[in-house]
Amino acid sequence: MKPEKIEGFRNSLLKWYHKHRRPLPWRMNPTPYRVWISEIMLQQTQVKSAIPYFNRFVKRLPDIASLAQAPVEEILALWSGLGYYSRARNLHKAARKILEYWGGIFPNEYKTVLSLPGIGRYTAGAICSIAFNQPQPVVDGNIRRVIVRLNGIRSYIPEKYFWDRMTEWVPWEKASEFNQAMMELGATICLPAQPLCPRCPVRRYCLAKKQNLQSTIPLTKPRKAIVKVGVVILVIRYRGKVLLTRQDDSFIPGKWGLPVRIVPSGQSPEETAQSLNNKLFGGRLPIESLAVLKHSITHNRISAHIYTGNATGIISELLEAEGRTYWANDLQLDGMLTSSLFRKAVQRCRK
DNA sequence: GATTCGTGGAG
DNA sequence: TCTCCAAGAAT
Repeated sequence: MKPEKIEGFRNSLLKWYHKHRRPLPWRMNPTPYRVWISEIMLQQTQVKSAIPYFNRFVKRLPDIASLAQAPVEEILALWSGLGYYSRARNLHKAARKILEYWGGIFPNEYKTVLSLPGIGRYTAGAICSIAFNQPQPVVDGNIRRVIVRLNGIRSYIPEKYFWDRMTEWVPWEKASEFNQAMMELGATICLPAQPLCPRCPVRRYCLAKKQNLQSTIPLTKPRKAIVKVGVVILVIRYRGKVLLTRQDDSFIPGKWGLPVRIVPSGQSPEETAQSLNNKLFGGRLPIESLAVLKHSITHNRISAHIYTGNATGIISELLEAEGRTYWANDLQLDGMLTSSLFRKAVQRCRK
């Protein structure tokens, strides 16, 4: 966009925003604390999903002090169902840090905000602009889509481009409203599919609209093909502990994992389970099919067939002599198992 | 820069 | 049922 057009663009956008913005709960009484909580909840999470969580959260934990002093279990319980649970743990860590270093007053310096756990470039900019009205740029999924359409960009461009545009465009006086307006436009008008161009307040600035390329911009990434994979996972217990093995070249992340084997094409999960049983226990450990879990890791779509069994003393000695296995207790499991698929499998067996 | 982390909405 | 993707951060 040419520099002389930026002012008109801002005015059209802000005027539209004042009239059409959604009355979201964090927009009334936008204290730094409420803006912070909302921005963390909204990371990779749709507004509609976050609303009931936000209301419940701020009702139970209305300020930094109550958040800092609450047990992390309670925070996780309030978060349960939202996903990305490290967000909840980082929220707790950050609250304690704010209480310790700044007496429970939310810091208003960008670099300080950025240093808090769970807060990256986007969220720091969002808090500083929305809560403190500082002219900090923000770039999220909505804004990327709006920018590539406005500028009619039909190729992949570096992330820096978006941040440079927002840095140019964000007004000194009305950063809070401008940033929210850009996101609101992407969320309600400049939709990924079938954007509502006739209702767009800035359509006259839009190159994609001018060239009728709204449906081909943004360029969709050439995603890796989805691969369907069947795996067999063993949950073997002995005296309350669970058998882990070293993960050498599994596509499942982590150094340690549950015994696992991919089901080769043409073989049934049952046969794979038996052959894994043969390898590990000489086929002498009775195992039982428990469940099938669905899970995705990047482009792999996994059907995990869970088998359970109880080891005997002799088998456990045999395995320990081999040195590539470990009996983990419940407390160790979470730390040792990187993959949530494995944690799900163990969790499922507790039921 | 590429991966991983969850869950649900919407077409 | 299947796919894409959502107010990203951490590594």
